[in-house]
Formats: sequence, structure tokens, C-alpha cells
Amino acid sequence: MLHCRPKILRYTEGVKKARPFPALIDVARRAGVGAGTVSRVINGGQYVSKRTMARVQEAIEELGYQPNVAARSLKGRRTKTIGLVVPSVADPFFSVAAGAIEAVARDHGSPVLLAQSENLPSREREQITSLIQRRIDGLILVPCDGGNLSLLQQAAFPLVCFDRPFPGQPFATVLGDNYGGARAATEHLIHRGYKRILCMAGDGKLFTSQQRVRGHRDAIRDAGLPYFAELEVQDYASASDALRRHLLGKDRIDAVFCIKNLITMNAYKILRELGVEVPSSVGLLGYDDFELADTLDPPITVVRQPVVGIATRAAQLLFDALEKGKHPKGTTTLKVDLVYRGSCGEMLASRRYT
Amino acid sequence: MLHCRPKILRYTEGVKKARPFPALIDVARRAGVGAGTVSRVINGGQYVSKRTMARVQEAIEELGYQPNVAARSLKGRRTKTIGLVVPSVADPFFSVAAGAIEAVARDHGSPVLLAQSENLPSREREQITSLIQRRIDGLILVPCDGGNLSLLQQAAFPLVCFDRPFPGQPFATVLGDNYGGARAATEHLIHRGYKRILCMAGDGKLFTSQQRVRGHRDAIRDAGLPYFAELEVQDYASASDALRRHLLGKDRIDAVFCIKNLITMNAYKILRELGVEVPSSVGLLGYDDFELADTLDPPITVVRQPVVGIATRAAQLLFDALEKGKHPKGTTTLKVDLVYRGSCGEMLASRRYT
DNA sequence: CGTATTCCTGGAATCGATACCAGAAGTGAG
DNA sequence: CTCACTTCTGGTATCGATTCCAGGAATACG
Repeated sequence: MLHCRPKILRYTEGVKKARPFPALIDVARRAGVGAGTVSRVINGGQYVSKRTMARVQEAIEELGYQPNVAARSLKGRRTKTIGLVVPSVADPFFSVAAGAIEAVARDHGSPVLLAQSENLPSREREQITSLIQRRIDGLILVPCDGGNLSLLQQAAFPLVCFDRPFPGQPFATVLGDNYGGARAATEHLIHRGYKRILCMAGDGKLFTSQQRVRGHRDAIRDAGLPYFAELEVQDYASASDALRRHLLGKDRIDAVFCIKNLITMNAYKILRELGVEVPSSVGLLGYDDFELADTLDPPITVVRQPVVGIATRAAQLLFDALEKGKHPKGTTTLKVDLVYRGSCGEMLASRRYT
Repeated sequence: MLHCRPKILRYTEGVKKARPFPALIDVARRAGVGAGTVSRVINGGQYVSKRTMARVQEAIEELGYQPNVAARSLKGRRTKTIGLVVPSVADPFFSVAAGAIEAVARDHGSPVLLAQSENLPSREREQITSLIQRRIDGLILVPCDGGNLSLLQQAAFPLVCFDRPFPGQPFATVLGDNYGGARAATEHLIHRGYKRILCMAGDGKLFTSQQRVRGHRDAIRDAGLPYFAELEVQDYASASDALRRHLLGKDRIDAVFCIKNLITMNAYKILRELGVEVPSSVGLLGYDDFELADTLDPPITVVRQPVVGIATRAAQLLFDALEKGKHPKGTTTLKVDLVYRGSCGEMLASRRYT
């Protein structure tokens, strides 16, 4: 049943255009075999005789052949590449996370396409679009906006979020226990006798901030302490001024709870600058551990998130989806540690907050 | 001269396999036009009537069409993607650099394929191979080994190195002035009256370490001070012990010059732990600025590299090569600043080292 | 009105790897 | 030696977008 097969000259032997890389067909010609055979050798070598295999491998070697992933993924619908969208890789939290994710991805043979959203919805959209056009197999996302839902649903690749959930949507998500961590932190401050605690929340629109503020608030309420709205600072711009004001004016605060890395460091600077005694006149507690937190004077008590754990888990969930087909749903919340140092009273051993 | 063109049914209209994304041909059919026309609309729309254009754009909208970059780059030999290989993104220096590079790349419409080498030659090779197979348009590399030269030469895409040069090969390179920075640093220490300076060099095999050690050594020699080999510590493992020994034994040192971020922080910790008075009994000077360096007690004098400047320059060189075809060669060395704080004598204004 | 020019358009070959199919070659049993 | 197999091989359609080419439509110009 041979139907008319017109002989089409596909790979013009005569005119060799200067190609940057040799293609599979070049290997085939050099080894004197067909294209299919070379492909078989590359992919495991089932149904190829030892002799042929050796000849092909020699040709691959000689030409320095490198398979073209673009062509491969065009046919096979797998790019073996995952996407990662974070607000900013310069942020220590996300840079450590990105490093961990790259490590997992590499172990699975997939490089990472890195994109930064800067917490801007429009930027996030651009970046996701760009990744979709590159047909990534899966995406790890720190979402900053719910507006890209339709984009992602249409794309239909596995998606795992970390650090923040996708607003209003049950994608697989890996979080630190923001509420619990903040609550434990504030309870610790209260237990230490601090009563008027300034909560420096950074960007109040962010999920993590909101959760931590909530934990803080609940701890205050449950301890029966009065709640003061003016003791929650929800933006970066006015944070330093607010802290100074509350340290110097009347109704002075006696503790500061900082909800993020850089805020803690900034608060520490200001406390030093004003010559405030820590922890005796004002207590300081930060969210996120940082290099030197244990060396400052006094060492800073912090809530420590398992950054690598969170990122690694997210990556593993993604590859489970890709390789074992088990689509992850639901939220994984990882425990955080309260690391007692000296900035809100005497030092104790670290304790895992459950 | 129409030669026999057999009618081949390429895009089987009948059986529609469930494709994750609509293809260009789907848009074409929906709009009732040919494939070429859709392609023209997507790419600028030269030679397309307004009516057709509108119809096609409508179809694109309705289907949520996203061009497939793999197919595009297969034909066009441009992936619009660049590669970035750094030792580790978790390292603050490289994470800031990666952020800056991503920002430049994004402005040029190219996402970044991120790979970590962990300073391992074999790992570096794997990562570069992987990037080559993805046919990146260009590569930004922090080389850790010269063994991959042939690989990169064959690949023949533009390559820019930063932080370190490619061993023995004149690829385009952007560096901080390691020699000059270290020399100025040590001169400053000497000028302040310190005479017996411990140089903590981290991994002595790294280019940056070697250059900085050289600058340090030359400064010592030119000042007429005696040179002691035992005052150069060339590995991480023994660094802490060495420092402790030299602080406590006989022939005590009177200053420490740390060649990298984390080493400086570590040295500071040890100095505090031993209760050593800084700067009165021992001076401390670090390479690379870091958060809190200005807040420690005393604030740490450091050599500050223009990290963002270095990374941005590297990225710009790459895109100049890609877009304007001007192949960059040669080394760009950026100036570094000596930031006078208090850890080796009284504070002065910062000075740019020329 | 005919011809030259420009503007638009559809269709096929192409990029490089894979998957499938048909058939050749080799093996073993009867 | 034949038949039924398994093993091995070459050839080509296919993925999706671009880039040609040929030719139709529309306009301009003599």
C-alpha cells in the first residue's frame, strides 16, 4: 500500500549554509545512517545495533553535536524549562529561594527562566506572558496580583506559588506560618512585659504583611491589651519617621515588632542612633533572620522562616506534578522558629513555634 | 516554471488534537486568511490591509493566541533569551548582579536563563551545555574554569564575563578594580599606623582573591613593611582559627583585611567575641559593602564595589553585541570606593579610589 | 484602454528533532 | 528451505512560525 510519495529534497546536500551548530542530520550523514537512527541513539539507544551506535556516537563527538531543544520541544511539547517569577532577586529572601529552586530544577535537568515582577501587576503580566510564549513546563510564582488568573488557567501548566497565595484561587501554595509566627513573636514580647508595641508592617497591601499584622493584633487582643491603630505602620515611606516619633513623643512605645528583614535592620539603626537602650527601655523583634542578627548589640530576637525549605518544597511539588502527574492542590504551611537572642530580654534557647 | 507541487495536507482540518495553545494556523483559519498573513500581522504588519489586520487581531484576541517562541527560534535562529551563569544566587553580590541583569534583559525583551555553577568546573560545564542546547543568544558568565573554552568558542554566541575574567582568554569582561581597591585599602591601614595586617583571602584559587592579595602585598612592600606569608590565609576552613590564633598568640596582629563580604562579617563576630577593641587595638577593613556595615560598633570601613554598575555594564555590552553587532572585546575595569567608617581609625568622608 | 507599478495575499519549503511505518536483515523452529 | 518471529534501519510527516515566491487586486500613468 505504498501511496505516491513524492521525492522532496529536504536537506539540500549541495549548498551548506553556515550553520552555527551541526544538526542531527549532519551527524546522520557523517555516520552514514538515517536521521531516525541518530535520534534513537541520542534517546537511550533502544533498537540500535552496537556497531551503528558506536559509529553515530563517534560522529556526534567529532562534530560536537548539541541537540536543539527548541526543535525537540516543538515536536515533543516539553521544553524541560521552568519559570520562576519573584518580586526581586536582590531581596535576600528571594535570592536564597531562587538558589534553592535552581538547585532542585537542575537535578531534574530543567534550567530556570528567571523573571522579576517588582510587585507590579503589569510587570507580572508581561513576565508571565513572556514565559508562556516560551512554553515553560511549569511555573513557580510569588504572585502579586490576581488579575492574571485567566492567563494562567489558559496556559494550563502546573503552577506552584510560594510566600504568598494566589489571591482568591486555590493553586498549590507553600507558605511560612505568617500568622502563627507573628502571633508567637508578639506573645513573646508581651510575656516579657512589653505593653505598647509598635508594629512596622512595610507594605500593608502584601499578603505576608497582612497575615503577620493579624497575628500580632490577635496576640494583643487575647492578652487583653488595648489596641491602638496608630501603632501599626503600613508603609515603608513613613516608617522611619513614625518610629522616631513613637520613641520620643509622649505615650512612648516600649517595643518594636518589625515584619521584614530590612525593616528590622532599619529599626535597629534608628534605635542606636537615638541611643535607646535595647532591650531594657525598648524591645526589638524582627521577622526573618539575617546575617549578623546574632552579632549585633544586643543580638536580635527574630522569627526565622525556613526559606530554603519553603522554596525547595515548592520546586518539589512542581516536579512531582511534571514527572508523576500528581497535580498539587492546597496549601502547605511550614513552621517557623522563634530565635531567642537578646533584644527583648534575656537570652533563651531557640524554640520551634508549633 | 511551476514544478510539480504535490498537494500535501499539512494541517489536517478534520481531526483536531487537543493542543494546549492555539497555533498560528488556527488564528489564520478563524480569520479566514493564510498563515503568512497572520505572521505579517504579528510582526509589524507591513503589507497588510487595515481590514485584514483588524480581522486577524480579533481572531488573536478571541483565541488568546500566544506565539510559540520555540517554533519561531527554530526558523529564525534567535531565541531572544540570554543565559546567566553565576556561582550562587544566594550570595548577596551575585543576587544583586542577577537582579540588575534581569532588569536590562527585560528591557530588551529577553528573559534570563539562570544557572548556578557553585564554582565547580564540572557543574559549570553542565550548565553551559544545557544553555547551548537551548540556543541562548548570548551568555553572561562568572567563569570558574578555563576548561570550557572550546565549548564556548564553538557555540559562537556573544559572551561577556564579569567579576572574573575567563582564564587566559580575551573575552569581553567587566571587573571591579580588585588590585587597586585592595591596595588602597591596605595603604589606608598602613597610613593609619597599622603594621601587622592579617589578610583573610577566602578561596585563594579565585581570581578576585588573587588580585586583592596582590594589591595588599604590593602595598605592604611599597611601604617598606616586612612581608609574612603566614599572614595570608587562603582558605575558608581555617580562617576563623587563624584569626583567633593571630589575635591571641605572640606576634599579635594589629589589623585584619577581609577580602569578601561574609569573611568580614565573620571576622567582626570573632573580634567581638574575644572582646578586642576596634579600632584601637585592632583595625578592621572589609572588601564589599554590606547592609549594617554602617551600623555596627564601630561602623566598618570597606571597599565598595559598584555591583549594579558592573552587572549592568556586562548586560549592556551583551545587548550591544546582539543588537548592534559590535562584538565587545577587552576588559572594562570599574572604579571602587573606599568608604571610611570607623573600624580603622577616625571617620572621614568617603573617597573614590582612582 | 493597456501597461507598469505598487499593494496584498495564499501557499509551500524550511528550521531540527521525533515518531511512526514499512520493510530489510537476522534468528530460530519446524 | 520456509515461515514466523524479532531486531534494526531509512524515510518522511509532523510540531509552529517565518520567508520566500508567484500571482491577484488595485491603482497610476501614458
